[in-house]
Amino acid sequence: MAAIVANLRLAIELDEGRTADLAEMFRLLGDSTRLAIVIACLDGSRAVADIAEQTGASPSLVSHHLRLLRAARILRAERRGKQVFYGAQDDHIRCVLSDMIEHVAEAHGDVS
Amino acid sequence: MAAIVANLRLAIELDEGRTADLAEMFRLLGDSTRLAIVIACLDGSRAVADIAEQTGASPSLVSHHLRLLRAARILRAERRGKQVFYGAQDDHIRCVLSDMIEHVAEAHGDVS
DNA sequence: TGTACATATGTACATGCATTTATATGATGA
DNA sequence: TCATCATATAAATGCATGTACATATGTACA
Repeated sequence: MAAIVANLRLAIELDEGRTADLAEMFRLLGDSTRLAIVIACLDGSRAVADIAEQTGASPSLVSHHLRLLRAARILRAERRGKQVFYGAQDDHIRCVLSDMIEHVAEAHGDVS
Repeated sequence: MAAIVANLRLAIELDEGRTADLAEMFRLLGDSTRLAIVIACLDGSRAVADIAEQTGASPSLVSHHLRLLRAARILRAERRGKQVFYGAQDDHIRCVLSDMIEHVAEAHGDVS
């Protein structure tokens, strides 16, 4: 991924509003609990209770975060009977995460 | 970018520590002022005063944020005389940003 | 060495926000 | 409709952190 855009020079010009929107997205990913929830939803849809179990957070807290993530269009919801399944809204989120994972891995001195 | 990894299924498994590190990265980008600072440094190195002027934040505040961004290896610093120039640490940050910009653009109903 | 400029650091405060607890809504099956 | 399960919402609280203000460090040049 990174090699594709190696030495890229991004001249990003954003007005205040867009910058705030961008920051809001990152802010939502910037909490461990919420990030774990997002990661749990990346490979297919998961029910709220499953997410709660996997992340170790209470269903109430998970639901609370899911509302924010859905509002930001990071995740999307689909109801099946009593359960509601959450999955990634699109592939941008996956890209963002994989790039950031690479970044952190390099920061830790791991070979990429 | 997105097309390259379309329909990608990322099965990410991260221990708590790694998830916390990832979240910390996103948290740093999740503040409007700090994000504007990062964006200002994406296309080449900029001096602190320049960043302050461009973002409208005080030099002191900019310096505060720069310390965090440098510690997280999001930006790197280089001294030239009295001034210190800050630039992007690597291309992962650029990828992360461009992907997130696309995501937000689509969320706003813009044509990609 | 002394002054001016550029950047960094220390401290304190006020706001934001993640979390918990409790309660409510919605769906299924008897 | 009633009971039960799954999820969602509401209110309260305690901690984290962005910011401002004051001060310190570092660099260059006279």
